[in-house]
Amino acid sequence: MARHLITSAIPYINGIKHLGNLVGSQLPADLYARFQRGRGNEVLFLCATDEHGTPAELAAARANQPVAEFCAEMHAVQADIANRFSLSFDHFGRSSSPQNHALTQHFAGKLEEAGLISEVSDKQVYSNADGRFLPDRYIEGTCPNCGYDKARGDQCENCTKQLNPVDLIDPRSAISGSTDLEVRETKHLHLRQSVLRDDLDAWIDSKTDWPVLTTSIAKKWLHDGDGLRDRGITRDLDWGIPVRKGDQDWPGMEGKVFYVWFDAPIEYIACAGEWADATGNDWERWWRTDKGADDVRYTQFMGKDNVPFHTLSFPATILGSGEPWKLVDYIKSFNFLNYDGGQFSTSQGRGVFMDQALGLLPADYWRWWLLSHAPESSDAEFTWENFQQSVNKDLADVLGNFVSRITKFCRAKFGESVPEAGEYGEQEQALIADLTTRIRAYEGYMEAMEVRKSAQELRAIWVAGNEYLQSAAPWVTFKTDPDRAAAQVRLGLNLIRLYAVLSAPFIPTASADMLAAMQSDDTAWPDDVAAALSTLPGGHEFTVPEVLFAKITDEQREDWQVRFAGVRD
RNA sequence: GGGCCUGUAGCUCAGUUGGUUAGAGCAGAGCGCUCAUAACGCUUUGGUCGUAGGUUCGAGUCCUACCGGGCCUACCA
Repeated sequence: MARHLITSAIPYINGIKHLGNLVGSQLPADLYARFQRGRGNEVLFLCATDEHGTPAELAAARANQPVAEFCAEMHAVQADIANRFSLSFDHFGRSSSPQNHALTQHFAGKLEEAGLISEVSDKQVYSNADGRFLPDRYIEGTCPNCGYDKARGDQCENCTKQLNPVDLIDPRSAISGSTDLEVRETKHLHLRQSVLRDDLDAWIDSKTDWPVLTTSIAKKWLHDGDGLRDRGITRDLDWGIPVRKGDQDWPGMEGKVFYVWFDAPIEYIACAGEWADATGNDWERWWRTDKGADDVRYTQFMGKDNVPFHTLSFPATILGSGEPWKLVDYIKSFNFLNYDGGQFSTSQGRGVFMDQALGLLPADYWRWWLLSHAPESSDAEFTWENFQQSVNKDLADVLGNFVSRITKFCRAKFGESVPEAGEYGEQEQALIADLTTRIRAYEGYMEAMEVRKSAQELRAIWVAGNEYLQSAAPWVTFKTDPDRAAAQVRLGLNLIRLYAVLSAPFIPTASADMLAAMQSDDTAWPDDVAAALSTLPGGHEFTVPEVLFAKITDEQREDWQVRFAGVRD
């Protein structure tokens, strides 16, 4: 039995995520996790909230809450929404956990021992009014290049020129508007990634099967300019993991915390520790190659904006530690999903957010659309028309109606139990052969994480059921050869169970409903399709399910288009 | 400025190492069926593959330039 460690990029804590965030990491990761479990493999699927950093502090301040309290609440909110989206994490952790504190400090200590940490003195802008150092982009002012008066300290959004905060004319704090700013000297730890460049380069080179999106971003950072640069891994903030060398103090670093991008990936490991502490399981057999993780296949899912940290910084941390931690085997990265002609935006409240989506329709609708339109080769676009059309056709007409027509026909002609008479004949064998080919193709796409192609193949499998019914026409054979009709209907009912098993990674709730209607708990993967289609024997009772997927009406669609045209409050 | 990705039917997308008449789903048209959520099935109309050159016996596929869209560019995460 294969063992799969699967992680989704951990969502930031400062708000509820939108559908673009969802489709880029958590959702495809869940698809893969469910598929691997469905095939009988051992899976540990982890996710967490990413809780440190300036935006979290500011969001908490806006909400008038202590940051720890704010994060605890938002974690609960995100966990609830994830659950309602049927995201099947084995554990949904927190990067602020004690486990992550200890492990992050441990890694820093090991990196220091290995000579991979340097102390660098930086000059940084301090806001007296805010009582804090300001990251470059939290300083606003007039662009020296184009005169735009809301240019940020890192870049002018108007003319796209790269800036330094000191370049700005009349700089002010983006938080308070205060102009009482000064440049202060501050010391920070840097991770000497440059030392590990050749190792990282060779490692990336060996990953010939990774998506181009993943490797090209890594290559760019490895070879751009002078090559991979060292990176600051500490910040002057209150909220975060205190800088320590293992369990020892770090002289000169008092009052500083680790940079969020240093501790966030480490949470992938710490999260397994949280899971183990909560369940009594052993986490090291998933993460330590000296303690049983040798045969683990580790797959990460993320949006393209996260790629540098997962291909370079985090591997540098692991390699640099000199300890036998599991390195990622495959990185599946995604482009972005746009919303109706523009970008989804958390900060601007543009688009559809996860909680809102669930207020409109059950998760399966969103799961199906998002996954079947996953932004794999380029950015993709969400429009309400496309969503309505795809969901109505695929889920309501092709799959839902299939379930309806066969169960209702059976109830009318044979009652609510699987008809016993008749045998499968040539037509049925042909269907089995066709389905076998398609299911093997589906498995191949799912193994390769070809998300869109998987969805296409699954849909084709559903269509095959309708084609069969149409040509078998039990409503005709029933009149002349009831036994033949009985066998045809028996096959049709068995198809429902088969579809439930195959479709579960995409639409878990509907799949469970289908199984419940068939009164079956047999979720065995159909390695042998013929056998799978004989699972429900003659005489087995079932119920006619409610409509699986109600159609989205034009009125609903129009209403939603209007409601979601602006920005969120 | 630099790097990477992308531009194929009205829409969303496939097109493997260059190889005969460029594919699928949706939408449109016609026919069939009547078990079903006016659902299903069959057939079918749509494309000088962003533009212009080039390499080649042969290019959607390789090269160059240009045009359009997107992302990244290291202190948001």
